[in-house]
Amino acid sequence: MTTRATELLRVVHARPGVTRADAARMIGVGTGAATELVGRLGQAQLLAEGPTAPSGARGRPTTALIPHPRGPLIAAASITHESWRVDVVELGGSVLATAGEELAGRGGDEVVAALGAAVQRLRLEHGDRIRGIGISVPGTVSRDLMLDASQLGWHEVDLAAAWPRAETFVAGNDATLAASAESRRGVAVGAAVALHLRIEAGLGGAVVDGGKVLIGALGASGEFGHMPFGDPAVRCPCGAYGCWGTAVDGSALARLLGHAAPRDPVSYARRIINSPEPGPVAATAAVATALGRGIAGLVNGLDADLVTLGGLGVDLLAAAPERIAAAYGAGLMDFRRAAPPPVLPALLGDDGPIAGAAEEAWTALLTRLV
Amino acid sequence: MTTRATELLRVVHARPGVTRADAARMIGVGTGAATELVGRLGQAQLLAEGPTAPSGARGRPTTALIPHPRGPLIAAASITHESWRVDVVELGGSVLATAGEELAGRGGDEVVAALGAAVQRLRLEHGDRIRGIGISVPGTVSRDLMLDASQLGWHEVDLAAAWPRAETFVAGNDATLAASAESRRGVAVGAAVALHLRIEAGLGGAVVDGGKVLIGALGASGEFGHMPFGDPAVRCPCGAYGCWGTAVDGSALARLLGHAAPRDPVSYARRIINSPEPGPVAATAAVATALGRGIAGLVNGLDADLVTLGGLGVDLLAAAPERIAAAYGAGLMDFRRAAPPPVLPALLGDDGPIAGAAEEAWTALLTRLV
DNA sequence: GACAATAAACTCCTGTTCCGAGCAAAAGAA
DNA sequence: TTCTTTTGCTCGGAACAGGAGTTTATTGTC
Repeated sequence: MTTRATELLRVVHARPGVTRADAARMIGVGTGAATELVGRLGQAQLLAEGPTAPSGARGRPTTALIPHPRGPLIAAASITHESWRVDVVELGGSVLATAGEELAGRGGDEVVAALGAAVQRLRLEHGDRIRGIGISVPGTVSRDLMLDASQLGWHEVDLAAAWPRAETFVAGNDATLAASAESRRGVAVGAAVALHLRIEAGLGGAVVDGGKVLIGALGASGEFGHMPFGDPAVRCPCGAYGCWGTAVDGSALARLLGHAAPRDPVSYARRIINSPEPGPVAATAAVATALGRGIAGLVNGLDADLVTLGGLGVDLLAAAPERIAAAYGAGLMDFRRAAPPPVLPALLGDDGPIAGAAEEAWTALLTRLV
Repeated sequence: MTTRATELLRVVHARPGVTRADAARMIGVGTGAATELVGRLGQAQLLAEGPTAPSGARGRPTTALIPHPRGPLIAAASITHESWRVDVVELGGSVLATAGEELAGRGGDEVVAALGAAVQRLRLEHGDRIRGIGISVPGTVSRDLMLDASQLGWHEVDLAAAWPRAETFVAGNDATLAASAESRRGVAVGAAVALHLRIEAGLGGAVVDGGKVLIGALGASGEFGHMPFGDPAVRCPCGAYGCWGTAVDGSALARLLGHAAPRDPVSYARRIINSPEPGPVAATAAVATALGRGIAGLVNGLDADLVTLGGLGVDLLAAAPERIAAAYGAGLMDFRRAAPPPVLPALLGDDGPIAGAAEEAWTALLTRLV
């Protein structure tokens, strides 16, 4: 049941500071309804009105719609392979406070407990204004909020322990959430179907269709690194052969260069990609070609109109743009070659996952605020 | 703005003949609201009430909710490579009338005109009850309803000419619409993410996420046949190399058997697949392996919980189930192997596309009926 | 056959939301 | 100042949704 009030909150969340008159036009109500709506949402401590910069145009000046100073907040958390962090985020996406620390080798349950303690402290500071939480994790999350992060060696970690009685609780894969953020506050705003790919230790990603991220049946959508675009002779740690991920990540570079498997594949890969030596340049070119070819296949199959690259994808795009473009163009279906969907570096960088956690938590909360 | 009335209509459409009491429980209203809703929708000639079979349980008997005998209808049309057809479909999916004929080599505009004339005749017969149209086509449809069907040699055919001033007009690819139908009235009912694949002359398909078909940015989603799961040495008519479609359709069988490219690849392929000779059996096995491997890749990437096969996929599944299963299992990521998403033949068969056209047209119309 | 038990439909009333018409207010332009 | 333009405010009516209590139609039991 989408009510006008929810629509207005969504508009203000998408563009905080929007003028009241513009917002009314966007949701298609008259000035009478706008007065009633803004009044009601102000009473409910959800919206406030602020001054606008003089527009210079004729007519009665309008006000800017901003989050209420005592309005609801959400906690956005991110766990990476080396640290965790929690932000307190208001309507519109601004961060009011933050906390975090290094993982320091601790186990999953310990880290979730530490994160939960930080959320409790922030809730005390903000007087129960924090109404929900979104968590980004480097792994897959089942519908009952159990986390599996093979990269960290964590299995069956109960994320719900971070805030057991939260009114709104969402959690998701970091690549999935980065895609969400990129589609709402990054370069993919307005794309009909955005494909986001993130190369770190492995290749993950997500599809955002009409602003909605596809999470899949088990919350494990976007594992494009395990589509068989690669060499069928190479065995992937996942058990299958020919996975695309094995052709574009650090392990692929090491294999091409005859190096042993690197301890930290991400910084190893970044070093190789940015190296001017002929060996690394050739290996980087091979990886860029595999990346471009796979992107073309995904664009063909999913009909995306925009592709964003995160993580090492940004480095590859900077180091070998023509290799990626050539393989991408060659792999597209005929009718797409005239206007290939752009392949762009993600705008939000390392903040993508936590920003996406905030977006998804806000989206979930907004449907409940009436 | 989803109102209770629309929700109720959707419930009745999904399960015509549902009892009034059950429907009220499904949409979460009390008996008072149900009385008011059913009364209002009856007045508007959208719903009628019919008798129910005695349940044998205690209590006042309830009535069955059925489409109103003078209620709105939609026209569902399908154009295939050999014929066209129009059905008149009421709420709930029952077909009231039908018309159609062979293409007989006519061009796209002629066929659309003939189809439009049939729709006009049906509208006269049904006294303007027909409120919208859905059309399934063997090609891609742009947002402004221009059809491109390279298989038929049709380009820039204006589908809107079939009914220029239709209140509701939807059109889509046959594989996409078959997926929609399969997810609403076929084996994929209830699947969170259903992947539908249809092999005919080429391989197409669609993803249905939470009951919604992904149509893509240009209406060309689901061209999974052009993902590079195949042999990189084989050139696809689309211009790219290694397309999966070239590894699983009739042309693949012909190549494996050393035959010339067949005139009618669909019936050729069906003959080979069902042949008991050793050569065809081996070729079929190779194609089944390529199919299973690709399905696994798509399931990995999209996290589907159900896969349905249509067209020649049904024949392949019948002829070489163990080959498909073996390649499918081998290609899945470790954590999926314990409970692989089932791969099933589509239930609706050749009626899938037209049934999907009806579903999509009804979905579009229902949001307008209030 | 009378009566209890049960499930569902009906009536009536109230509160919320939404919208439009007309009016008032705050700015720039003449 | 006065006019024009844009926006906000007030008020009344309509549609919708929901709840409490009542009535109705059926099955089960004595």
